[in-house]
Amino acid sequence: MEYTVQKLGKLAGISTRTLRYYDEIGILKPARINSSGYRIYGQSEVNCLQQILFYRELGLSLEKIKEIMSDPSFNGTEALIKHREKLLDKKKQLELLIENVEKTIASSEGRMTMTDQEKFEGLKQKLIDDNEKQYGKEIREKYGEETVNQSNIQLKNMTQEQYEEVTRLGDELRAALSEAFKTGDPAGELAQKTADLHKQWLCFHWSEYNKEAHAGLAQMYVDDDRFKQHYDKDQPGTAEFLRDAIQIYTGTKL
Amino acid sequence: MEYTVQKLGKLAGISTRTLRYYDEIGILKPARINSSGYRIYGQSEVNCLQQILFYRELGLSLEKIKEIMSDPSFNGTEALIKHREKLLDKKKQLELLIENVEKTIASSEGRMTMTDQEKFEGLKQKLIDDNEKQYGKEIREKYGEETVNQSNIQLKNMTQEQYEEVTRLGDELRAALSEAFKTGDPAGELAQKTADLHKQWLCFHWSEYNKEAHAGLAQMYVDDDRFKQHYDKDQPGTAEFLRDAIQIYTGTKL
DNA sequence: GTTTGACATTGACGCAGCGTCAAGGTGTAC
DNA sequence: GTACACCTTGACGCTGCGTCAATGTCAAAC
Repeated sequence: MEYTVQKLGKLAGISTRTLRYYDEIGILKPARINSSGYRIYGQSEVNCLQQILFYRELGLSLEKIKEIMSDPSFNGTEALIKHREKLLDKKKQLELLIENVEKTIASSEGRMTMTDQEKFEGLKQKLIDDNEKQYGKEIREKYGEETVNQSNIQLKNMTQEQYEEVTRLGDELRAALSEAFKTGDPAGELAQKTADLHKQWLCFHWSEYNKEAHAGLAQMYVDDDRFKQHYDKDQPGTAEFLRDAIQIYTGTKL
Repeated sequence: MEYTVQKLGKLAGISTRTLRYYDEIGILKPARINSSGYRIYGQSEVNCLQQILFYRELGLSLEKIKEIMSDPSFNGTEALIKHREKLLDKKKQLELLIENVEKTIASSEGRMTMTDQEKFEGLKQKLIDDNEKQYGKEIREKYGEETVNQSNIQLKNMTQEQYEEVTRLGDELRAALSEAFKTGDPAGELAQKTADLHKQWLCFHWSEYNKEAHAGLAQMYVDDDRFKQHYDKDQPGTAEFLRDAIQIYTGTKL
């Protein structure tokens, strides 16, 4: 069976312009040119076009497709088997994305909440490997033991850099709090700097900051025994001190 | 949680350039600009970006995404439900494509054959509806009864125009054959024109034409009872006449 | 025989969606 | 202080075609 541009275009679902372009860049030349200059495609060109479209579907550039297919060691069947695998990967990712959309629907209806990280699941391409194999592992090896990970803080929201920044900020906060406590003055410069650091640290975990919530959290550090024990561990009275400093910082007394 | 360009980029798996571009075309503006001119994104921008990427995944242009999302009647949840459906469609198409690749593998190993039409299954996007609902139905209503459809001719290879052309050619062939038969001369002008028409008709079904095969087919018209009955239906002896004409035309006597 | 209409051809320009420099300001860590 | 990683705004370039425009071809219809 022989095809003109339009016939082949309709068969394959592409435009004649696309076929002209493929001829131009030398990725798919017609079998022959007839006496009137028309492009005539044959059976092998049909098969070649199919391969090209397979690769295109996988997102490869035409340049690379050309390179691959003109490689003398190119093995059609082998390539197809690889295609199949890649397509199965793509299917998995699509299923992830569908799951994501379903979660987002549930979240928009208030039936559940999503971390920012979860919101982009299935939208990133290859990062899934890197993220989970390399990144995820390293992170867990480095920081896996920290108790803060077991708290209600949603660290999954963060990229590695953010994680490092927030832990650094946490260290700074602890040091500043310890020093400030020694001054005994919750209104003093050091204590107010501590309160500011606490706010910064908090902003990593809260989508919206407001003074009332900040002061409320500070009060909870005193009321909730788990928090109180944590802050008072080295220097008893620290939880109250931090609360006072924050109440002064925010200008909010409950 | 607040994000700078790079942090948001890493979260969503896109480049900072992309975020700048989205700002430039007004599809995703940062929540605010800090004192140094840095773009700062907030929670609602994260959600908005997610929506944008959902739409982008479906292949919409940024222009249309902007249009849709800035529409005051835009309903997020409703859009998500539509997203889900489209993604399921996409998944179906992907499964089709995978099936196609598997078939192609089988075909390359000689375990089966594929029509040209089948080779592009799953690569065309929306045509599946149109083709099967409209086109396929009409065709079948028009030509469904023709016995030629039940023969070994792979009509599925053709687009509608090709189908029409080949049936027209078939009509022409039958008429010419009938007239030529009346002359009684297989070497005559009419008979030779008939043989030529037969060749043309044949070229729609064979990927490669050669005289020997043509003559062989002509012989089969006489030897195979099904074909003989078909051609001799109106004028007995037509099958032999056509064979003789073709043998003269091709210069091949078996 | 010519005219119509659907096909084909080769340019050429344009567009989306960024990638990729360049030249410079910012901010924090050692 | 200085190194370094981040941010900014241009500006140019690239891919993969869409979309004219101007022109030639061919089968069918008048």
